[in-house]
Amino acid sequence: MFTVAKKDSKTKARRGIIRTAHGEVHTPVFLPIGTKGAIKSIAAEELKFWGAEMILANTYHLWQRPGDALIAKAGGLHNFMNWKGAIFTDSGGFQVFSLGKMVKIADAGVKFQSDLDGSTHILTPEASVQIQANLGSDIALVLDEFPGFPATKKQAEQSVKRTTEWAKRAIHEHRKLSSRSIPDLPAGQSFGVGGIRDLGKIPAQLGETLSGDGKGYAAQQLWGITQGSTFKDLRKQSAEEIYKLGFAGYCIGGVAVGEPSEEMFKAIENTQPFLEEEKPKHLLGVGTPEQIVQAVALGCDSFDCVIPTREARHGKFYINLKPQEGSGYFTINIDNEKFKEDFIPVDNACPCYGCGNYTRAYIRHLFASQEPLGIRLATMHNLRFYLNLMERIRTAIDAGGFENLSKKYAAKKEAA
RNA sequence: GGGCAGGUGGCAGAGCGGACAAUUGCACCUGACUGUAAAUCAGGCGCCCUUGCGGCUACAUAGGUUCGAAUCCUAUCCUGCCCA
Repeated sequence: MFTVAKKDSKTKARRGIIRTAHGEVHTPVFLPIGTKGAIKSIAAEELKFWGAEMILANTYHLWQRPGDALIAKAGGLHNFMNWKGAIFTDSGGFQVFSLGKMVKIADAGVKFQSDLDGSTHILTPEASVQIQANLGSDIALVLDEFPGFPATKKQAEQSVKRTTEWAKRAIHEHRKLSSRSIPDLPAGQSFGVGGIRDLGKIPAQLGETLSGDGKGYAAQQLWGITQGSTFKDLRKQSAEEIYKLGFAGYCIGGVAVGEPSEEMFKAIENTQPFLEEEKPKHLLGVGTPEQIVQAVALGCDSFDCVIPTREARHGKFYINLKPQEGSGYFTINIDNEKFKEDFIPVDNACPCYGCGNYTRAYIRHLFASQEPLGIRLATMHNLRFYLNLMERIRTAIDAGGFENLSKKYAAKKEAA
């Protein structure tokens, strides 16, 4: 399911390939976020065209609407949203954290008050796995729980304990589902080549089951999540506990929740060494370009973050510095007055649609006028910036120049 | 010509003797967003400065009453509606 293709000699950075039923995912990789089954303002085909190989969608949101049963009827989330690449689904664990007081946590699971209609729902580790099976994602995550920052040791201990218990229950449920009969295979379609058959070659590994996606069935991987907040011993403990359960991949969670960046990197360093070397490691919810580069250096293989898409909607554009300007990148807020009569592209070296066709002045006007096109152009631009960043990272690792690249992104530049 | 209502910061529109440099919305300026309750949120928005329970100038214009006026009185100008 995952192979390491090349290791950097000076850092823990590496190239790898995650094999899924929906194609190979070349790491280090960035997953654009499509929480509700859509990358806001972007069509799936566009994203694929730009080279994205895997996206992230959210169990909680899709469960609430339109419901996983409906998505299963549609032939799985890939089919429903016409995304040909791989899908990584978050378990709903983050909503336990972000929805705050609308949520009650108990050992059994999490009680949510729906943000849609106020009704009460209970999400358990088992339900999360079931929903993700219905969604048919390629990679499913276990339900986890974590405190914000700062957290007391007691809270962090509780979170580690609960996350491990929930991980065991998720695995148990995932195994049960893997042995069920597969219903509703669309007429005229067969098991995908490389799906079921591949399963035979892969040791009956924990965390792999069958999943429907309407175009053939293949293994859905279940990945574990580690917690531990800012406590070194708890990070290690959580990593070891989750590692022992034997997942197809691992997520480092509970980071970028308000802690200083250095704390996050410490958490990675206190976690990564205790996870299986030959398994993919995902850093949940991270981050800025420089954080991603640094995390790659610490052995992280995949990332997801709302930054490029959300900030795009808020008018922030990411721009690489030109070689003659130094290295790294900077950002601009397109709504700034100084761009009012700036009749040049956001970045004339950028291959994105907006940079090829429109000026800063025009895009600023679109934002000022609340024309949806502005948001769309910004989202396209930032996603391409992030995808390009990952491409550069991969190329650099291949060429043995990763350390050099990582220095370039040591910090965000304050230019304009 | 007569009657009535009204003129407040870029706009709309509160306030109707002191706690008003003046509620609020819009516009405008700036910032923040990290497994998306987020096309959201926060701050600023008369001028000056050593940024302070600071100074100055302001609620159509000019006077007046008052310890004190955007708020009361008088006149003037202007706007809207109604009657001739």
